[in-house]
Amino acid sequence: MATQQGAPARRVTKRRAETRTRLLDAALEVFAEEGFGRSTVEQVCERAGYTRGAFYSNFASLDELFLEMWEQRSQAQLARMREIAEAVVRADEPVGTVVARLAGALPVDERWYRVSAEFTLHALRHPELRRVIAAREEAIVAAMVPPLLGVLARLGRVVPDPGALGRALVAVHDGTAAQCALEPGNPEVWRQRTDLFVHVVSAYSTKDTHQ
Amino acid sequence: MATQQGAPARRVTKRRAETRTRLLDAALEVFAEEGFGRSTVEQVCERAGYTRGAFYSNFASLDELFLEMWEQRSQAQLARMREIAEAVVRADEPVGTVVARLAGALPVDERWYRVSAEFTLHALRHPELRRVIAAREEAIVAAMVPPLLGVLARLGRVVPDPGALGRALVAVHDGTAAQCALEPGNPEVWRQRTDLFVHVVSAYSTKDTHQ
DNA sequence: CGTATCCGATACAAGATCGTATCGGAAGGA
DNA sequence: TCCTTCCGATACGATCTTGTATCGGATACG
Repeated sequence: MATQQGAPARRVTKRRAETRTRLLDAALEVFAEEGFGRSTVEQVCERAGYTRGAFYSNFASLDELFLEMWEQRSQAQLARMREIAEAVVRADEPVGTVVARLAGALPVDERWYRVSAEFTLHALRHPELRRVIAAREEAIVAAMVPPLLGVLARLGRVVPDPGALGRALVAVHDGTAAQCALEPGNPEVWRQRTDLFVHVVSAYSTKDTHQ
Repeated sequence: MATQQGAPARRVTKRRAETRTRLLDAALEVFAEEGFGRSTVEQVCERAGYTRGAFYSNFASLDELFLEMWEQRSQAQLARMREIAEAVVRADEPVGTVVARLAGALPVDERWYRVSAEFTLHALRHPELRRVIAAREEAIVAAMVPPLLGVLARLGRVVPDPGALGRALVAVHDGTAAQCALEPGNPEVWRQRTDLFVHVVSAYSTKDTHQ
């Protein structure tokens, strides 16, 4: 992680940092509205209140900006999920409630959904990015499944194949996120999403007879 | 459905029809490789073996071409799904097998996955297209759920909320399709996809005690 | 306060992309 | 075969986008 090789470690001015973050923030908005493919350097700069000079002084290309923005947001989101998971694990409630709380708390910001879905597609076209995506899925599973196992254990349930449960939850999350994004105003869709989570968790765990 | 209003019903020459389909086919490939956002009229024409003149003689814009291409492919895919569903419904096998057969037969062409995912994003940015997407989801549910209900009934299972099951299956399909696309060579992922389908169908149906 | 360094604005050239207007040849009917 | 209609190739101007090179003001530091 430390300092990169090559670049003589230019020390980061306050001004520069501010510029970077404003560009990164603007990028999220622009990409969400226009789609990454149709976005231009100019649009991002305009939204951030800079000109292209600032951009090229900070990033080599839109692709690079996209990657960095995605990684920052992913990490922030993951941190939030960890918090939630750990908070939930401390509570002492029935399976349905726990899972519902967990699912309900999962971030489903439409802007972020759009951008992350687009990034997945982007990664599909750039093989060197696939493992970035895979690593993220693994991180999510690693953050969510252990706490979940804990809660389930306390409720007398065992999960024979935690890995499968993890992947299933990710799939359900992605699939239902699309449905929610398409009908933002419809609470029914959100309820069904939670139900599906509960069903899946139940299906992948069984009553522990050895308890 | 008959003839459109406005356009004086230009009769469609063979040559013209051929040109259209070749453009449509080329579009699928180009969009899959480049992403819709980064695709250009020129690229599509080149791939199809035409120049831009042919394109503008047949379509008003890339958006229009995209919509038409998507609708054609969607319809073809839906027809295939209907066939499969009806074939499966005639068989007489346990739940797991039936669902597995159904899931295994679901088309998960990577090219199509990319393009349809991109179309969903596209629709998200163009509200007038949302109902097109919604209609497709309804059509899929309408095609798949009734036969499934039939099989389940014969096996002594009832589905309290068929609508919820339908949406759940669509979500699972979309979510797992992404995972499969990301790891095309990994059969494990496909197995887990099937498992998830089976689990969901089981979870949304119960033993019929009145039989 | 003076100065060296940094950063982002501006100007510029090259190339891409679009949509239209025009034209010659192909297709189809008498 | 002739002739009318249709279709797609070509040429063109306008606009957009990119990346680089340069410059003046801002910033940090002694």
